[in-house]
Amino acid sequence: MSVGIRHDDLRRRNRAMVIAAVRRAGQPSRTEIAATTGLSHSTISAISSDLIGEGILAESKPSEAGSLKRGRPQVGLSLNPEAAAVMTVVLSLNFLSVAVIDYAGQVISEEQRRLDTLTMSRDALIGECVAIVRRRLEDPDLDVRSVARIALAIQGITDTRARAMLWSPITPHTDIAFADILEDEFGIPATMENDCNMMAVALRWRDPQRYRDDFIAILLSHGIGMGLVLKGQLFTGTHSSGGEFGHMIHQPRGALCRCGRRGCVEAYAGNYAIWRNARQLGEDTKPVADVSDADMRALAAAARDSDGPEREAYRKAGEALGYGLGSLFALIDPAPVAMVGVSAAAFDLIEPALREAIAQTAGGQHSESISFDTEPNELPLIREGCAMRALTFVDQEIFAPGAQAKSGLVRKNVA
Amino acid sequence: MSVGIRHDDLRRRNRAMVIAAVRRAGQPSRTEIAATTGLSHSTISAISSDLIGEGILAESKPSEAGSLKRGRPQVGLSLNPEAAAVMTVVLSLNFLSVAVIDYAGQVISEEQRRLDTLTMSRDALIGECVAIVRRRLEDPDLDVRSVARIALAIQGITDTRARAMLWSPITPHTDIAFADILEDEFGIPATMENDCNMMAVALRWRDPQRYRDDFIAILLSHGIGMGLVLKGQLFTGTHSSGGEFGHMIHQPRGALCRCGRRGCVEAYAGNYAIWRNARQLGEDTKPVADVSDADMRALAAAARDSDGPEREAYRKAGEALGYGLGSLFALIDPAPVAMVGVSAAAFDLIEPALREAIAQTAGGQHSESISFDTEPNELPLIREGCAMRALTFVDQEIFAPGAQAKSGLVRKNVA
DNA sequence: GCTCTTTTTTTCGAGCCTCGAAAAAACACT
DNA sequence: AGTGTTTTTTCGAGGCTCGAAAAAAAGAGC
Repeated sequence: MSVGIRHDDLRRRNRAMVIAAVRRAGQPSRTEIAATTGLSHSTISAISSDLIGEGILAESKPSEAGSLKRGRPQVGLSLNPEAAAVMTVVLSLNFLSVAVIDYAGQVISEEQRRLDTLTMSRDALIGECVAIVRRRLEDPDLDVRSVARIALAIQGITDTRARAMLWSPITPHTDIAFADILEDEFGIPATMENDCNMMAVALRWRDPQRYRDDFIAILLSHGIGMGLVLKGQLFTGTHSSGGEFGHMIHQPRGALCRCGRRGCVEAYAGNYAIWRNARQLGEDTKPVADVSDADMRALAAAARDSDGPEREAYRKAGEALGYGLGSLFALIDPAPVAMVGVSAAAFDLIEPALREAIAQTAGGQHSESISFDTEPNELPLIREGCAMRALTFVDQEIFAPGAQAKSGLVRKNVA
Repeated sequence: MSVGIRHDDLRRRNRAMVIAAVRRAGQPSRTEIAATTGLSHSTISAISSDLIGEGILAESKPSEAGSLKRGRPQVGLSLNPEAAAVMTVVLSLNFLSVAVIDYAGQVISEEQRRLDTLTMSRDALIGECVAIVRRRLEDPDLDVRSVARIALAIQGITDTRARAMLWSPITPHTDIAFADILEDEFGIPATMENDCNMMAVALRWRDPQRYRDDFIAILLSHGIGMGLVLKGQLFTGTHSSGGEFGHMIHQPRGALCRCGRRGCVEAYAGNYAIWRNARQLGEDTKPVADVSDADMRALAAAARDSDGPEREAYRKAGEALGYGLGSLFALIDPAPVAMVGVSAAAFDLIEPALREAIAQTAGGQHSESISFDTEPNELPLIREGCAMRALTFVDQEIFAPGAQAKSGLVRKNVA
């Protein structure tokens, strides 16, 4: 049962609101913040004065030299980069990438590493993650104590509480509580996020115009993933990260999927599926472990070149994605879509069949109004999403804490 | 951008919280309310004193005679039935049903009527609805001015703003703004809801134990509908009522659906589809307009009797529902399901194939843990859901109004 | 029947918070 | 230098919730 609003919640929430407004707008004046939040000037003045005193916000110089307006010039408020830092850890197939990001969102330091995730032991995988985080934390240039939050992202399924990876295609091991492991190791709050959800978060920050309240990010990679934002909120399953678009059933008793089941969308549209169809290997053929990006680009080139099995493979991928989206749209109504990942670069080959399929579905009623955007490179998106997720946490939980947490961390940053 | 919390919002929200607590608990004492809302005893005391003064709540006698506890006995707070009334209008195939319900949720008066919705003109359909509402409002036993809200429910698609029916299988006409029409006619705020969503709302009130945060209500009737509650919230599409489970694609290029497309779940599991398969009419056969409940029961009896085409028809229905649910569960994770409607009485025939299909899907991982409940009679559920929806509106918007609305209606009820 | 104990509810002052109005600040324009 | 404009701060008023204490309303014990 939802809980009443206490008197102290009021300040807490409005503090969070002000911080959020600054993070969104960059350098808003107090007047602007008052306008967007609907709070009075006096309130904003009081809160921002607090926040500046605590070192969370800073006044920035009049910014635009070209402020030819009369009257007292606005003073921009900005996030104090030194107020805190966060760390992002992105774990993908054979690749581990870490970055430290300051409170204003700038990358301070980063490190990347190839590893053989598919064959590593559970402990080795965990060990690599812990080690790379430790190296970044021990970087002499960095004030360790200022790292307030770690966000991990991984391909696969995570739990709703954002504590653990439940299953991932990049490793045979399951149920690894990465968040707890890192928290125990470093004493820094951590969360474990799904990669596609982070893509969606990042898109929302990158282009709030297009990706505002309702949109879909689909990862077209070895597997098919989805991040979904509905009514301005990241959509997750009730127990897991959910949104397993790639494992909706396209064709009952159909092609063999990497997950061991049959007829999933992914079994037609994942890289391995496109590759399998392009090679005319038959739908029962066991999915290959990996197809290199170069191979996929060659496949796309061949498909563009002539109307052979490669083109047909992309057509099948488009059809599966189209019917899948159609079913999804039946549930949530159509929304803008961002196609991310290697195969997004081949979206020209996918789109015709996709649109044709979607037009056969209930969600396709306004199929022409459904717009697609492509972004071939998923990694930067995932990293950005993690960073924003971690920073938002700091904004809300550390700099606008509930009563119980109020004493500790904030004080430290004041000093 | 989400808006800051004003000082006056505080009282408003906490008032709403107290009313909600009373509506949920029935006759809670002030102490109980303090416990569930997390607010202090003083606050609850102040708010409930206000609410009693305004005639919204009433103190009820010590209730349980068997209160053998020491100490000052608790005073139960209950909703004052006379504080307001609401009206529900349920429009289904060939049937119109209206009820007036007091603030405590008891039915005061009702009226039902058969009509030929499929062949009626647009104006006649609207006219019937307006007329039946007028008759109830003019009932001499009823204080008209006390009806504070009308909730309509209809089979089909409504818009998110709950103003209009966009499309419905019960009439060839589309885009009828029932909510606006009734508001203009009677000056009473009205909303237009989807029937299956109201079923879900009702289930939540009926059995909050089982149907709490995440569950699915599926209507197995001539068509297939769904109401979905996720994270305690009714799930709707971004533009429409959404949740068109029946029109997810089960089989690309498959059986002809009532909606004109092919391969929808409904085209295998709707009454007309079961009937069509039982008669071995072929998947291209145009769906019949209606199958009587008696015919469906006869079909089910025949299927139970011998392993003929009837049983196979139910098997196909189960398979379509299973794969559909599997795809849904891939997105939202498994949740308890309530099967409602005539064919829910034949769920024994549907369940085996359904479970088998669901086990083939990603969502079926824990297929044994997915539990089904059946309820053959949808109408009472829909009515109940409408009533609760309307009453909740009164609770929130009228008895705990935002600043702008505060003057009017509340005062009236004070007097 | 009276007092003690227990539990619920109300009362009261303190402490915050937001708000509106007015004042102060900071600049452009003339 | 003075005036006008816009932003920001200040200040007192009014509300709200909270904790502590008081009041109320029983049952328990003698």
